[in-house]
Amino acid sequence: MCSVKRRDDRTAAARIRDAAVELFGREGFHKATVRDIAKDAGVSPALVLHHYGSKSGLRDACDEWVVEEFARARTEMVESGTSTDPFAAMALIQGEEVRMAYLLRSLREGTPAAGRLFDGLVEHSLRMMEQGVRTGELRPSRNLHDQAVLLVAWQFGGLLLQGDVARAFGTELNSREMKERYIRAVLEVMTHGVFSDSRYEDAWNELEPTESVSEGAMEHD
Amino acid sequence: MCSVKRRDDRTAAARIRDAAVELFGREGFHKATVRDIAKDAGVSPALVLHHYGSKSGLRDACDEWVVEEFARARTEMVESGTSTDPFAAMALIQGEEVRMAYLLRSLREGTPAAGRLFDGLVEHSLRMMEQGVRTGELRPSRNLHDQAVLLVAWQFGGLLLQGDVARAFGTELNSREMKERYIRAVLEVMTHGVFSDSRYEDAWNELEPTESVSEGAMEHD
DNA sequence: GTCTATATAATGATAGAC
DNA sequence: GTCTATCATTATATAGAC
Repeated sequence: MCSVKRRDDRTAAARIRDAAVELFGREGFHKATVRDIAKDAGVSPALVLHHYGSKSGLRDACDEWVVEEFARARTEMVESGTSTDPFAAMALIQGEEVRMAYLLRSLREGTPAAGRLFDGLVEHSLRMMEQGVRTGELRPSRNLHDQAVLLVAWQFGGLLLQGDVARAFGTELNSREMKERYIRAVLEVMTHGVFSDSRYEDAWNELEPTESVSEGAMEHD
Repeated sequence: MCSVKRRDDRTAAARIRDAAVELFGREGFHKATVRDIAKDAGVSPALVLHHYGSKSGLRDACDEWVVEEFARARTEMVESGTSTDPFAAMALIQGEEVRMAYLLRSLREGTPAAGRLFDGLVEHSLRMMEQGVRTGELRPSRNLHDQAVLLVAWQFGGLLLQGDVARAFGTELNSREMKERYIRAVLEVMTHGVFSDSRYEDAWNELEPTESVSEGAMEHD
């Protein structure tokens, strides 16, 4: 806003992609127009199509870019110090607000790229949880893979609905109080569960008559 | 498809609304066009706008209708046999596939109506959970209200991401196997939690230095 | 109440100069 | 590579007849 034309190392194509990631994330694919993206990138609408062929092509480029960035962050995390906290996996996608917004929007819109991210995070969480079980920090599960899927879905669900959570809490979105109360609630449930007697344990046994999965069924490619 | 013109008790306005609920839910607000809605309702596009003023007005009418229907179902459930299972609250919004699709789409698109539904379900769940605690089926929580918010968000999150869950499970969406495995995973986490030692209990105590909430803070209107 | 036009506006995409 | 037109399509919304 301070100056229309500012020094920028990025090529026009990169500026367009970055502007698109931000606008797609904030407004959604449909509402974000090629004109708006061009304006934010400081180029003409025609150049957007020239570089990416079509609006759809631009989205594909954004998908690829964001997926790559997340994969890079995940690799870095694994190679550096490793935590076995199943929620630490979420830390790697926090912080980068713009990419995060893009990811959440993609998840809402159900794009293939979001699916790949989801799958990747499940795999990553599963590996960390396996290690957590080995070190004794986590309870062994009858099906660790399914549990990883569930936890990732819940974490993303909480992120997708954070506006509703904030409102129900009566706090500002992303305020310190909201985060604290959310973490407290998560911690409590994840430590104790919510059921107090063996009634649901019985229900469980009824559901699982014969087969016993110990290490997590990995039959999906 | 079997016959273009069929006997139908509903007024044209009602047919339009029903068609809109279905199309908004299936395609989203943007992608579902007035023309398509009119076609499905068996009327002209102009009549749609005549009755509801604008496409937005039509959405408002759909919101009101769907919210009303869910409220009615919830009231019926409370007045009949009452379960204290915190997940039984979700049962009342299952089954009605079309309205459910509309609700999930509204949640994805972040409409105010979805927010009202969310809040209503939190209140309802909280009441059931309070009863569950009294009867001893549920563990007492340090903040039952926040826990209710979390559980509703997670349940909705799982619903929102059921496509990803099915894929990660390697099952068909809505297949019997998928539902069973999902329920098993939920039951396990909700019964035992996932953490095995007191490390996170300590983290909890650090987070909560002085205040102690026992019955759930209800400071939100 | 319901229809057949039609107005109006916005959008993705193209052509062709520089 | 980048721009200025411009096209073609599609959308919501309106006017006015029946």
